[in-house]
Amino acid sequence: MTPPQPKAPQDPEDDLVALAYRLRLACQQISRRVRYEGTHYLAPHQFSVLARIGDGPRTPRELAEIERVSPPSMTKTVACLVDAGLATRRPHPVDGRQVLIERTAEGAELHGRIARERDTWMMRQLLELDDADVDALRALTPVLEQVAAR
Amino acid sequence: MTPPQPKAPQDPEDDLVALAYRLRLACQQISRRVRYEGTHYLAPHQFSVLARIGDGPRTPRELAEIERVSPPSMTKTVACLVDAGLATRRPHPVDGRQVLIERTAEGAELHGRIARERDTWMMRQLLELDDADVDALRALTPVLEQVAAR
DNA sequence: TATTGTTATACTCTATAACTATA
DNA sequence: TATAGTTATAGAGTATAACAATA
Repeated sequence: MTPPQPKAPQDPEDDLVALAYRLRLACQQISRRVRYEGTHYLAPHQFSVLARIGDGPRTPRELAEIERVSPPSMTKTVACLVDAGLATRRPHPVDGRQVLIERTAEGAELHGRIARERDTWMMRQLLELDDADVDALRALTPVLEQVAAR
Repeated sequence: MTPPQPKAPQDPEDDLVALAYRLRLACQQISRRVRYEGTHYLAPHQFSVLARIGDGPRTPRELAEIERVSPPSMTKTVACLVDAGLATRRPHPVDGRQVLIERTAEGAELHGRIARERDTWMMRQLLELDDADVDALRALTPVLEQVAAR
């Protein structure tokens, strides 16, 4: 791995650059590893939409913006989920142009199963740590969530 | 988001399940956000290979296994990098069947530029935090790295 | 006239199977 | 005979452009 070009040996900013680098890589590696758990059930982008419509119904356009893909791509992804019985289309109550995508009970069940597999992996890792480290992680997770919310 | 099915209200394991869930999601969201930085230069899988051969030359087969793609896919990805002048092919010194993929100076430069953009984003987030939180993160990053190494 | 969603079409990344060269 | 790498071909996922329906 290429270290992030230190600017001056004792510059306190370097410490922060190094921390940013290591923290970024650790998050990316954990995320990547987690993704392998439960991936065989569903393609990542389909899982992502399935998770999103768990909050409530969304229009294809909203989903395309959230997932940062084009509307035609989202049309296809939604069609896959609908064909698989994991989501349904419903007409918008006031705007005839729009469609609402909802999660079916089957979709919720599958989402839960995949999420549980990922949580299980993560929990196995936590169980390997010292209690003090787990406590520290517990205290720090809100900070990570704050960073993640940007 | 679906919370991870609590088993019993006061079970201390629930706490750990909840922590696993929140930590997993935070890492995934940070990783996802970081990925948007510098992505326009290179496709994610190409960047990933470019980073990997920064450690030293690798054969296509090794790269395919590390990236968990098929050998033909890696052949194409490597061909793209070579065509772009970011990597080169070199015959294996002792095994005439194998090829070594090396990063060029241009490849190293581009990798450094993308990595720097991602680090910059992460550092901007750190600068928004309280000093105490940064110190806590500094103490905890090795723990996250330990988890990431599984 | 603007917006939502879809269809048409093409490009990229992926995989499996088959082929070539070397061990 | 087994292995490394590539080529051939096909299947997803993505994008832009064009179209239909509705506001």
